[in-house]
Amino acid sequence: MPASPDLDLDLLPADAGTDAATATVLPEPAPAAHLAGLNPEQRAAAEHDGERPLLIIAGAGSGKTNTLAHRVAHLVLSGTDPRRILLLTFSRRAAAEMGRRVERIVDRAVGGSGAGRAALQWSGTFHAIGARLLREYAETIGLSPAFTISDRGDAADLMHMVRHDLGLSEQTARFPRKETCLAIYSRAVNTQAPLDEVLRRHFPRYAMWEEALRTLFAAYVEAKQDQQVLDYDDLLLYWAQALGEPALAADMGARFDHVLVDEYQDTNALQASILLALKPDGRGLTVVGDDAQSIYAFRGATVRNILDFPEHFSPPAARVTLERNYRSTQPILAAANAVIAQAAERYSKELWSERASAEKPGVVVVADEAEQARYVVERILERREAGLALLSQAVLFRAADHSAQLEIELTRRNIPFVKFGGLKFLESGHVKDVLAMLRWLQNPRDRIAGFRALQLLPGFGPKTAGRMLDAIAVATQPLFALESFTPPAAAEPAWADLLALARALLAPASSWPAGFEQVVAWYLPHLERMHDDAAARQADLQQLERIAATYASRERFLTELTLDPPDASSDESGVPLRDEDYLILSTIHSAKGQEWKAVYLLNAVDGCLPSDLATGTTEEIEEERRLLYVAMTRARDHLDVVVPQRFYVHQQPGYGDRHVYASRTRFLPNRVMGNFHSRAWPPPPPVDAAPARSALPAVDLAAKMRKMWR
DNA sequence: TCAAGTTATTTTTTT
DNA sequence: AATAACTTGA
Repeated sequence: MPASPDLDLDLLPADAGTDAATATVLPEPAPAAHLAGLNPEQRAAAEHDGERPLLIIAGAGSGKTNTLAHRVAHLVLSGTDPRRILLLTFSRRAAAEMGRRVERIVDRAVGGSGAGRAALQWSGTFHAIGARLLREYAETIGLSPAFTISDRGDAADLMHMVRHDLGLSEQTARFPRKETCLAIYSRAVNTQAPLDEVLRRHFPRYAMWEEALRTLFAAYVEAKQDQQVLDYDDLLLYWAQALGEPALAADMGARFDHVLVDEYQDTNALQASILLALKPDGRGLTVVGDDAQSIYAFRGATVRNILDFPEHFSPPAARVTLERNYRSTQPILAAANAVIAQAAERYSKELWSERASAEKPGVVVVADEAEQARYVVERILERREAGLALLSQAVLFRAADHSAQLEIELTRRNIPFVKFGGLKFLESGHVKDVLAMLRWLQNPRDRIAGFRALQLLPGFGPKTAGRMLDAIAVATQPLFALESFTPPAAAEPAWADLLALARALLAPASSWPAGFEQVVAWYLPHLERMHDDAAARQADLQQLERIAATYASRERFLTELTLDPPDASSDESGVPLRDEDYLILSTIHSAKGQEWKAVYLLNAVDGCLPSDLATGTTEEIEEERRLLYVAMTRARDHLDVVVPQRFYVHQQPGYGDRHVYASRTRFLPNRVMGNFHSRAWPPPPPVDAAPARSALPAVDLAAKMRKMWR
């Protein structure tokens, strides 16, 4: 690696990177066959030697995944041991997709021998890789190798328990709820910021609780350690702390010749510290991202990670910018560029495309959400008639519940769909109930699971459940403790059923997934007692049963579900088969990295996008703008932005539903509207279309009403 | 004393 | 819709 004469070039805004990258590529020999499909910038990224760290600024649709996959494949084909490549992705889906692509490229290059199969053993999210490494190094860092990972709900329940034990529940003023406590804790951990600063900046209304929260968090950390439980944040935190030990850092870092990170704009301070500890000199380090697509600041991500990356190293990281978009038509791109050009901060690149089209993206004004659902369904069917499969169309929205009306309409019209994001499947009460019982019977000393499971019995409240769990904690055999426990009189009938279930599942001979069915059978009467909509909830349990049956054992099911939960739900007709055609509904967040030929964006209205809940600070509003940009750039050929004018507001203080009028999102001001084809739907009817009513008989309704009370 | 029922409050996006 | 604070009832 020669000392870098282009150092100051690299410190310029990223557009300088294109020149630098192009320049390095110009006097180039014939490329390797497996890289022949790449453009010069992409090839430069794929072939970069790795002596110097590499930053790839990759605009939406610029072939980012493809480039990264080619880089990995190129490394493997140039002799790097695939087991010594670490690929950190943002989601499990992205990791799987990357794995498939690398495999395909490698296989094609070596003549389809299946050699690609061996590629990428270390590919996954920061959290998943962290979990794997921590388990491996558990002994060294004083963790039990059998630690369990608690999901958000479990973590919140534990927080609740600790809070209760500390007596913080009996405060005069309002203490933050358990989810909020966890959110505050999580933010402090992930941004590595002091508590008072986190409170001041993001939770000002709870600033008065700083001391109490500090005590709570200390107790929460102890409780997790007592139970050998790690939450999501711990997977990063323990990993980062382990890397703080130079010997461990050297050992872990030496396992990997190359570390590649996708979606780097959405990583947080903790993740950046992990990366820099693994590869302090940046050798073999590649990060890919797009500052214009940073949409996870709410979870502690900071765009500074990607902006500051080059200067972390000496010499600074090489930079390649991908600005050519292969995805969208030129009019769609022009509209997206116009939207992002309004951003307060200037972004470094302007995407361009050679895909000409006469069709501008549409902005469609409809009366309300019901009309919006009808419009979208009409258009989807129209396009399917024209040969566009449902699978190449998607409906995107800001928040998961925005699609409720559409889901009803789709079900009514028998259109199959799968919904991504915001999924409450594992978070819905009934699913959590069943899983709690299953987990408790798997490990009767699991207080969180037991606490929830026991309170399903009528007559069992927090106190009785606590006493039961105390009895199990000191017993040699959990089953003995259960059998010798005297429940409150009110719980007698339910208690016998529970004992029968416990005997069946605590037995060594308990089989899988039969055990799951037994728990559901036990639960159904309780479900019906507690919920009016038992039938719908039972359908969820059947789906969970199908999922459970795909796991080899109860242990595997319970441990793997936390890090690898099912990430999609569908209408009650069940999960569509793999070869069936179905429509995708997705939150914008979950749509990251994906593309469809036709995209429909719902509720492009102030209050929904930007969300009313995210208009507190300029940064929040800017992030919402980038969300719109991300949504728009998912579209290849057709883009419809729908603007319902009226919203029905439910469950407002006072009686009855009101409606409010909404206006087009502030991110589509008049000066960008030239990039759109704006229209109303349905088209206004002809004026002379007064319906003829004279044929109907007259009815005195008023008289009927009066008669009702006499 | 504890469970169950009632009322007010909160409500996004995800590993 | 779910949670937390509060009230009632056994």
